[in-house]
Amino acid sequence: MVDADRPTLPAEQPPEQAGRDFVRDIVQADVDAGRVKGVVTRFPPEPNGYLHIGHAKSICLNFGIAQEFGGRCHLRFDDTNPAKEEQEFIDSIQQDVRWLGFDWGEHRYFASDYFETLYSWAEHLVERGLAYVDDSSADEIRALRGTLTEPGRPSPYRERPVAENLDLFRRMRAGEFAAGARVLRAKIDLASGNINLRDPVLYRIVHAEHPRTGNAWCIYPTYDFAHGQSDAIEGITHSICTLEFEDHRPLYDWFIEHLPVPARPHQYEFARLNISYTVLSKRILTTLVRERHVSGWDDPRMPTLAGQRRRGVPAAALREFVRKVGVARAYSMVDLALYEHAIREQLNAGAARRMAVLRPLKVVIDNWPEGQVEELQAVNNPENPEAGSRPVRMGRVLYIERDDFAEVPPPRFHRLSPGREVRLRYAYFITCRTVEKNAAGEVVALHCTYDPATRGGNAPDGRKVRGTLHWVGEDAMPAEVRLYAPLFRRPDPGADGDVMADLSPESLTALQGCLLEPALASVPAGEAVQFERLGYFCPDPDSRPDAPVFNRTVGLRDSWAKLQAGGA
RNA sequence: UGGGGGAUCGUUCAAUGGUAGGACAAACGACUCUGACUCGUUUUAUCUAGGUUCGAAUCCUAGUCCCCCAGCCA
Repeated sequence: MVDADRPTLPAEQPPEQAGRDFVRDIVQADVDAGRVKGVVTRFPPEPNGYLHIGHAKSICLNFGIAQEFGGRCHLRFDDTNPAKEEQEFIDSIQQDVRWLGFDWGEHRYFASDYFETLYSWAEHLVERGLAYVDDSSADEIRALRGTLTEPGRPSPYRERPVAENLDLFRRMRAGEFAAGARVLRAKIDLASGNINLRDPVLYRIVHAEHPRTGNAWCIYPTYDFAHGQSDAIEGITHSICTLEFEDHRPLYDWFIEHLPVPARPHQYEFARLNISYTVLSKRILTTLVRERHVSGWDDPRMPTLAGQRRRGVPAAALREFVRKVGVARAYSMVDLALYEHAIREQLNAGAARRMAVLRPLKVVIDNWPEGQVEELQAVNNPENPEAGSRPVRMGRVLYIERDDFAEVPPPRFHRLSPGREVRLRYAYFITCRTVEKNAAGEVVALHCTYDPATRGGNAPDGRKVRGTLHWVGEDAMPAEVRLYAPLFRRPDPGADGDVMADLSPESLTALQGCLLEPALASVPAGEAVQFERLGYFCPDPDSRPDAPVFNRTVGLRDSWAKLQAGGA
C-alpha cells in the first residue's frame, strides 16, 4: 500500500550546505583537472523495499554533490531481479526521494530500459570468447568456485565453442530452458583472490513477470553486469556506492574495458550508515513488516523514510543529520542521540507550542468563582515572535500532568505538592491545599487556591515559584497519544545472532484519554507541534475527527528524568 | 593463513610534516513563565613497537585488532 493519501510536508528550502569529505575532494579534483566535463551522479535503489535512513545518506550525497557542482543526479531503479521487485516500491521510492527534498527532473531511468543493449553486449563478450554458457547447477558452480583460500576450478562447459555459446545464449533468451538450467558466465580468472573475478554469472533464467518489462524477458542480467554499463550509458561520472561493493570494482572496470560502452565511469565507495538501537537492513525490515512486528513500512517505529515522515520528522532534520554524520571510509555506528538532536534542533525552531496533558490529574480551584471562564494569551513559539499567540480558557476545573504532582516531594522536586505554590503556564499561581483520594488510596483530584493577582503568570509582589506546569481546561478534547521507544533493546541488534530476539516489547505505548487544548484540533497532517514540557508530536493518519491520534516524534530533553534515574 | 578495506575523545567527522579541532554524548554552572531553548566551564583521543626528522596523527619498517567477500541478491 502506497501512502499517497498520507501527509507529506510541503516542499522545503534547498538542502543545507554540506561539509567537505573525501568524495567531494575526488569530484573537485576531477573537475579541476578537467577529467570530467560535468558532474553526473546517480541514486540507484532496487525497488524491493522502502527507503530508509541509510538511503538518505546516499541520496543526500549523490544529489548534494550534483547540486554543489552544477551537475545532475539521476534516479535509476536497479530492477534486474523481478523475483523481488514491485511497483509499490517504485512508487514509494519516488515519493520518499521527493519528500527528502530532491528532484531528478527528467532523469528517471530503469536498468530495465537497457536490457536490449545489455543483451547485445553479452553477445559481444560471447563472440570474443569472453563469456560462455554454463549448464552447471547453482550447487555445482558453487562447488567449483573454490574457497577464500583455494582457487576455483573450471566448469566442464568453460571451453565451449563460440558458436555453441551463442546458440545456447539465444535459446536462453527465447525461453527454451527452465529456470536455473543454464547461466551465462564471464570468462575471467578462476584463480583470482577476488572471488568476484572467478567467472561471475552475467545472466540467469528467471521466469517471472517484471514490473516494467512484463514477460518480454526470461533472462535477466546480474547486478554486476548491469550497474557499470548503466552508468556508462547515462554518462555517470562518479558512481558512488557503499564499501561492500569495493571488491566489485575490478569487475566493474573489466566490463567497461571489454565492452563498447559510450563512457568510462568510475566507482567510489563510502561507509554505509549504522545507527545504534536501529536496524538498517532491507532484509530485516522486510521481515518486520511481513511478520507483523510493526503495522507496515510506514510504522512510526520503522527507520524507513515513510515511517519517520509519519512520525513527524521533518525532511530538513534528516538532511541535517546526514550532514552532521559526515562521509568516510571507516565503519561507523552513529549514536541515536545525534539523530534525535537533529530532530529537536529543527523542530525547536519551527514547531508551534501547544499544551496537552498525557496522564491527566483533575484540579479544582476552590476559590475560583463558580461558572467563570477566563481567556488567557499563550505564546505560540518563544523562538519566533512572529508566530503570535492564541487564547486558552481557564475555569474552576482543569487538568495537570500526574507526574507534576507528588504527595511527598522527592529532593529537588519543583512541581506541585501539598502546601506548595506553582505557576500554571500563561495563567495563575496556584497552591495545593488538599488531596482527594479514592477508596484505594489513589489520588483522584487536587484542591487548590489561586492568587487572582498573578494573572498571566507574574506576581506583582515579585515572588517567585520554582515550577511552571502545563495544563488544559475543561474545553480540552480527548485523544490517543502514541509514545515510541527504539524497536530494539540493545544498541547493536542481532550482535548475538538473532535480531528478532532483540526486539523491544516497549517500543509502543498508546495512551488513551489524553487531553489536548482545543487549538490542537486543527494541526495540519504531518506537521509536528511541541506539547510544552513533553516533546514534539504530530497527528497520525489514524486520526478521526472525533478521535484524534498523535505520535510523539521525539521527547524534549528531560534533565529532571535524568536526575531521578541517576538518583534512584 | 586468499583478496579487498579500516584504525584519532564515549560516538562521529576534521587536521594532507608545524598549537590534535568541531559536533553529539557526559558532568557542573548561568539563565528561564517549558527542569525545554540558549550560554559558559570541564572531562576524555592519534592501535602497538621501532625508525626518519628541528618537528610525525601524517613519512618508513614490523606487528596488533576490526570490517567486507565463497547468491543464478543488490
